[in-house]
Amino acid sequence: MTDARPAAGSGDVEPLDPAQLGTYFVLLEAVSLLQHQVERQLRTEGGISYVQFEVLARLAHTPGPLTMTQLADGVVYSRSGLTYQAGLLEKAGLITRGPDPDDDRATLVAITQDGRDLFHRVLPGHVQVSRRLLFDPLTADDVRQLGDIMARVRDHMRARPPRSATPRKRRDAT
Amino acid sequence: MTDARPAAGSGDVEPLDPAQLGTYFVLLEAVSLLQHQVERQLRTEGGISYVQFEVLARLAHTPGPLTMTQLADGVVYSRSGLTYQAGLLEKAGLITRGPDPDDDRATLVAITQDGRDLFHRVLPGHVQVSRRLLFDPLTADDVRQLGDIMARVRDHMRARPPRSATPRKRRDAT
DNA sequence: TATTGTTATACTCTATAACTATA
DNA sequence: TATAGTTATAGAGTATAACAATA
Repeated sequence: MTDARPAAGSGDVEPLDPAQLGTYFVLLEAVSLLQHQVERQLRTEGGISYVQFEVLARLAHTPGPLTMTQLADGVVYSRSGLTYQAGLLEKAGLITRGPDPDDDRATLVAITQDGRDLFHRVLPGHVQVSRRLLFDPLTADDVRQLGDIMARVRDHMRARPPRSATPRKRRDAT
Repeated sequence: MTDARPAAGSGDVEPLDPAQLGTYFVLLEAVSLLQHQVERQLRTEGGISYVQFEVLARLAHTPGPLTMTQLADGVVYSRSGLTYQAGLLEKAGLITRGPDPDDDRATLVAITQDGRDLFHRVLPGHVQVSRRLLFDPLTADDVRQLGDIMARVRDHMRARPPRSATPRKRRDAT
């Protein structure tokens, strides 16, 4: 709750039709419920947040190490936010950070054996929660359709440039 | 990153099949991207967070006022978290809190005209963002299916008791 | 005794801007 | 000049537990 300026050029926008509106709200609501439970499970069983789980998952499923920027874009994070999380994970011994031989500016992040162990220790409970909450009420067909639909949405959104780096200069935003 | 106990009774869990796993991750990823953009729009145009928007939306679409607990359950929040948010919204003049004639313990929350105004001022931009990011790549059929699927998931999750109140006593969780 | 709501507290997370170093 | 990453900072959000009042 900060300023509240007049809505930037939103004079006449076609409203969403009822189907769209309903879909929109139920999607966010359901995912919110899911996220809460997932967070709880990860915290309880592994002492990590979902973001940290995501970082570990990404590193565990990648042949080699990743740079901070690659990781930040993947996880949808600001770079400084990832630096913070990477600091925690490194301190916990779950990842390591080292120099990139190809680019002296970059930092390569790799998962440690402890990181892999934790990931695999937490995964079954994670799977259980998602199955119980998300997949139980769905048919195999639903799952396919849902995956297909969200993949298209994801690709559509990813088509726009990521925002891991803050724009250097902002054009005068009058 | 706190304790990290042994995973509670997760010895052998059937893994998710590839379709499920893919659906799961792409769902969370896409929604995460969407949430980020929505947050940004609401913050920029209305100076409110998505949670605050949700509270206003709920109150705007309800005939009468709601109690704090009803609101907390709807928004998937802890009660103390809602108290905090309600404090902000009240200070901003967007809602009011008053006694409940039927139950002297309860607090009734109502939206003010300023609250309605803000809600409707922010809504068009909100609709624009969700259309551009979520609905553009989808057919009308996709939207129906997605809504139908997520409604089933939501109802399934809502069937379990909400956790707005912290359980008083926890049974010895050996 | 259970429930509603608030408060106090402590902590996690996140983004912004400034900065260093390399390309 | 642009990019990779870190740091400092400052604020927002969240949950837990303890508490008071009512059912």
